Amino acid sequence: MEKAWDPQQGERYWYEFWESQGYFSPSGSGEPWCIMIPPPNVTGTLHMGHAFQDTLMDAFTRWQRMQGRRSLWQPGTDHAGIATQMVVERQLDAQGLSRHDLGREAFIERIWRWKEHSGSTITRQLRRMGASVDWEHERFTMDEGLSAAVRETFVRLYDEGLVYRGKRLVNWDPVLRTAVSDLEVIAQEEEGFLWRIRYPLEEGEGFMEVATTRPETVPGDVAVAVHPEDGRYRHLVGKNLIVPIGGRIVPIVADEMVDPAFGTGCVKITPAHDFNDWQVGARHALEGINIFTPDARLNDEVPEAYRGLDRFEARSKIIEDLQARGLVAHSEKHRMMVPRGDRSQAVIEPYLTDQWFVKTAPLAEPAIRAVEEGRIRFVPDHWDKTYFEWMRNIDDWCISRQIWWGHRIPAWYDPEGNIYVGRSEEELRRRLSLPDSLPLVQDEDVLDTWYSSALWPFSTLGWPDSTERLATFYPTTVLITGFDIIFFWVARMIMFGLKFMDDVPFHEVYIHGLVRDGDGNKMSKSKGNILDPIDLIDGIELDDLIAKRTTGLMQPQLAPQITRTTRRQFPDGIPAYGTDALRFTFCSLATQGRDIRFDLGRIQGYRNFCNKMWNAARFVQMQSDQAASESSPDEGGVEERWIFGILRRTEGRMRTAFERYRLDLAAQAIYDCIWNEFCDWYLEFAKARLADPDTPAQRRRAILDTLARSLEIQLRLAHPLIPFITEAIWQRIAPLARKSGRTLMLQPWPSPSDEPAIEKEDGEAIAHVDWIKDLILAIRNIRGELDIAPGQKIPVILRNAKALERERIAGGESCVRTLARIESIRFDDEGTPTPAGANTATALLGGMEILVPLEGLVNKEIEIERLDRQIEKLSRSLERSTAKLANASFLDRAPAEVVAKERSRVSEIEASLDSLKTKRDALAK
RNA sequence: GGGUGCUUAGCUCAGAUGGAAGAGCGUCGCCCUUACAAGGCGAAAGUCGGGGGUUCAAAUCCCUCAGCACCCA
Repeated sequence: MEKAWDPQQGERYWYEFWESQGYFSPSGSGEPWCIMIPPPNVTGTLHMGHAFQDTLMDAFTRWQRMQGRRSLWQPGTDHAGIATQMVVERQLDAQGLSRHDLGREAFIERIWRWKEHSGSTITRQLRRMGASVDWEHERFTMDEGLSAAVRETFVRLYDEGLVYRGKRLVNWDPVLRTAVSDLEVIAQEEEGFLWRIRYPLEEGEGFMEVATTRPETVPGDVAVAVHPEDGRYRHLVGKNLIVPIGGRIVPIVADEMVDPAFGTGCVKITPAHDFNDWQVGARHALEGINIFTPDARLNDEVPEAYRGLDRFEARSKIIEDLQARGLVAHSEKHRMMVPRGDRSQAVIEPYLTDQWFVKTAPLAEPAIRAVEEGRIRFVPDHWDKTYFEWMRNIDDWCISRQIWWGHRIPAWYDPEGNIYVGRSEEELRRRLSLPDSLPLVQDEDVLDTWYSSALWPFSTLGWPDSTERLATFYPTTVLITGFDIIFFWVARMIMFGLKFMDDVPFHEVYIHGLVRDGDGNKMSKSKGNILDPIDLIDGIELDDLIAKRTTGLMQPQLAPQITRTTRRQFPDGIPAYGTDALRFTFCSLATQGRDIRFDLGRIQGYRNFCNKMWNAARFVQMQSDQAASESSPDEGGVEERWIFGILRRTEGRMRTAFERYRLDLAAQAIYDCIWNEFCDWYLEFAKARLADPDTPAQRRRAILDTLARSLEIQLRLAHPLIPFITEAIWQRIAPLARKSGRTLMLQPWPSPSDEPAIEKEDGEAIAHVDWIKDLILAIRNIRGELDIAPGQKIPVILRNAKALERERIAGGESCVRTLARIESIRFDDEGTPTPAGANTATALLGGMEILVPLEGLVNKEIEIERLDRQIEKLSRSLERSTAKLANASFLDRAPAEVVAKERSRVSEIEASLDSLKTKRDALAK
């Protein structure tokens, strides 16, 4: 084997091997297991969140596949309507063109070309991550099959009255000039102003002061509202006011919605431009007046002086004019929530337009029940509260978008404006026997991307056709996703799955945290703190990283700040860590929390772990090279039984962890096993045995055999998390462990029931080796504390050793001698007894004393201090335990074994203290 | 305003069903001992956010306060 594992080469090689052999396709006759990839944007790139999520999905998929389940990880991408269209429009813009210059068909053609060009980026990156997805069945939301599913569901929902078209207030993005859904609007606190504007009373003298943050909508006012209980204004309700811009006469109405404590307690009502006002308008039979154009300029409904002004220009001009007329009573700074489009960042306007909606209430009801009844389970389970909270307050879903890239709404209009919804124009004409002479025009709008994503769990499997894949893999097993899209995606899949498949789309939803940078900040291009997972795998120079983070910024003035931060966080750039190290890091970070901080210390540690594993394998292979490994190995000794017991325990810990979606615990278990048990102890025991000329040939063979077999089991245990390096090692080690097969990824994941080596955990062997380890640790502790040079071998005297302990030492002397660097072991009762007051360092192991003569080694002051520390520690424990035993109700109520344990603890501590104090006093003389 | 989380060693985090606090990284000391210096050996380090309660026993269950984060309006 090479001196070090080369991830760059090895990972490519093994991935191509797996893929070309078709190992990623579902196979076998086991119970089906299926997971859907949350489809990323087809023209996007893989970010840390994807890489994290894909690692988790891959680990679970590989684990299930190795356990013999017929496993499908379904890959694909979505068309990301608005995002993708924006990118291509920006490209056009650079050439001084708009999409309207090209026309709809040519523009869409152009987006398809862009998709072909950039669409492979994300799938290439997925391959680098080692994703074992079924590439042969990769899907795209705009594929013909998936588009057919979109049309089919739309028609069915329409026929049932669950899809409707209506003129309603929607969230309007005036930059993109399209409606967006509630979820695509991000409300954030911003600095603004609160003005008090005087509205003159129609009759008589006087004004009402109306507080508003949006004076530009004054021309659209149709009323002023006060709280019905508000004594200040009660006498005015029913009278009229003159709107100070435009001069419309409007009534004063009383409505509960008004908060009397806010502003002046008088609220202007503009139903066409505010969601609350819309409801007030409805309650008081007030018609809304739209005063905006689609790009949020003032339209012809307002006085001529303001027409064509942008909404913010209009705001300034209106305030200016009102001030000039003495109608602005007051203005103050005011922090308020401003809604912005998550794509365009434009301030969103409530805007009155014709849109298509999904009526959600009837769909939500069964979706809520599915979770209540446990047919779908959230992990961690508290996420169901978030889900319920949203589902029980759900609004109708606006699904039409005024863009061109997406699934065109399958609705047609005749010249009279009648609506026909169908799978195609031909189907409609045929079904409804419409004459050819009747001209039909298809709706211009397309559907929200999430509409097609909501069908993903069954549309990718072939629906509406009844395919074998659909029958096999629906409902899918688990969905793995971030909490940020519970509403966007998870809830909608559940609703549509139940509606069209009459069954849940998945049984479990594992919600993972969000990856943040080392300082806990969300990673985003605009913050300049993004990391490309591929750069962690392949490494990147500092200058390249800075360039990557500072090019194409929306706010170029942030570049110097980003450069500084990047230099601070990555002074030397990023070394190449390899995919396995990155994957193992992600798994370790997959705790139950919501935030996951990514820092390089972690990945470096796990890169080292991979290296450790590689070198352990090298050692195993080098040993085996020396002695041609014959078959029929012997039983092996206690260390052999011990390491298999450790493997058994690790298998159990990992299995439980996988079952509970706790990859952090799975990672910890295998790390602990490989490094802290196998490498630190078993390999060292093996070395000592093999170096001992007294070790019989049979035992040697057993050791060599155990090295290979136990390593091979660990490779299988670890493979779901770190597939590349385990495969590379397995290919070399498997023959030594008498295993054959073309790939590790299709080997069975170890299970006690069909793996004789780990069938049971040998408790006796574990107790035995634990004792030997403690003995070695105790001696090492003395060596370390007393600064005895590692090269210096020391004599050890054991006093009060029991028969079992003597036996254990006799059996493992070569191990103890080598690992503790001992020159000789002598029992106190052999030859000259060592006096109690001798100049020795002492450690206790149960009732046995371990003595190291100090002559010529160190001064005894250090040993005295060391003993004092131990005495103090033990005394504290003794106090606590005796206090406990002095408590009558403890003796009375605590379980007998707890009391017994406490008693034996006390007697042990007392004995230890006694012996340590004697030693200490003797030394101090 | 409504909801959901979080607070454990210097840092990042584990601690199913309550019985004497763990890991990784970092820190300190000693070592190139032929698998590995991306390493080995040893060590130090926490009144588990504050207060109260339940219990023989609380990091763990309940209440309360404080701080932080996120979601919805």
